[in-house]
Amino acid sequence: MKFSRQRQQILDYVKSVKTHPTAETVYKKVRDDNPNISLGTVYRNLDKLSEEGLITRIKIANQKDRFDGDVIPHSHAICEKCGKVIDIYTCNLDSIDKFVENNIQCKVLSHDIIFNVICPKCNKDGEE
Amino acid sequence: MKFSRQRQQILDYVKSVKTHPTAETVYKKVRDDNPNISLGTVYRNLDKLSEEGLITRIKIANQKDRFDGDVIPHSHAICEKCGKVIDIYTCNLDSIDKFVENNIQCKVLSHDIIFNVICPKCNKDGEE
DNA sequence: CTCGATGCAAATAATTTGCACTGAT
DNA sequence: ATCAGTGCAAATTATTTGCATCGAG
Repeated sequence: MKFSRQRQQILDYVKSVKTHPTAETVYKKVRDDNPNISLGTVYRNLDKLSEEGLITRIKIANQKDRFDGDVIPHSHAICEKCGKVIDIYTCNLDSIDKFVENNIQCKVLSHDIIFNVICPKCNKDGEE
Repeated sequence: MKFSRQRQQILDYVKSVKTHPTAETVYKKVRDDNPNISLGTVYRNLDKLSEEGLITRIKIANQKDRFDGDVIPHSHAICEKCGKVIDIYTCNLDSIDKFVENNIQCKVLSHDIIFNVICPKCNKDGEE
């Protein structure tokens, strides 16, 4: 894979943050360094980089896709109040895939799971 | 809630099938009985009926939403080859919500999980 | 040098919305 | 009679694509 200046900037940015940015956010941030970059290029690169396994795409139903520089397998929770995405590393769901395989006689390739939560901060705010 | 002719037709159709139709499919089917119904009305009613808990919305990342007349809590698998949606009734994930609550100190409201599978039929076809 | 990558703008896909009218309660 | 619901068309949102040009290997 060629590493154009744009591709490198996009990869560096996604790898440098823990905020799970959307394509639009990546675009705005990379534009600080490279004002000529186009949104189409950002989309094409985020596609390519996640296909190649250098970053992870987080697909959340009815929301913009987000991207994660962390490629270690893990799940995500999203706060329904503030929208923050929270990493969940310790929840191993492999056994559930096995269960489903036996249950519906299907080969399970993967699963997409998102936990809809209220984060500690928003929970506290709600109590006031 | 008022039950207009359109709302009743949409509800009846979704309740009558096990195919997890999209809004567009519902629109096409209901139009057989009521050629004047509009797509906007179908979207508005599917929204309303799922908010009211009379039907279930199935949110699949990067795909059209689907709707399920079955309101008993259950999960779904989607075949990556033929796109068929398969119901999974016996897989209880409540304990996982509890696990996540303890793990990230969040209140877990719900989760959205989709299993990406190859269904038995497509698996067989692939072997030929 | 070559072909994959880019910038730009237009296109697409799914869904939502404004508005005047209609019909269920 | 009222106001939620409707049909229609235009708007919106997120993303993708065509095309001429550019630049990394």
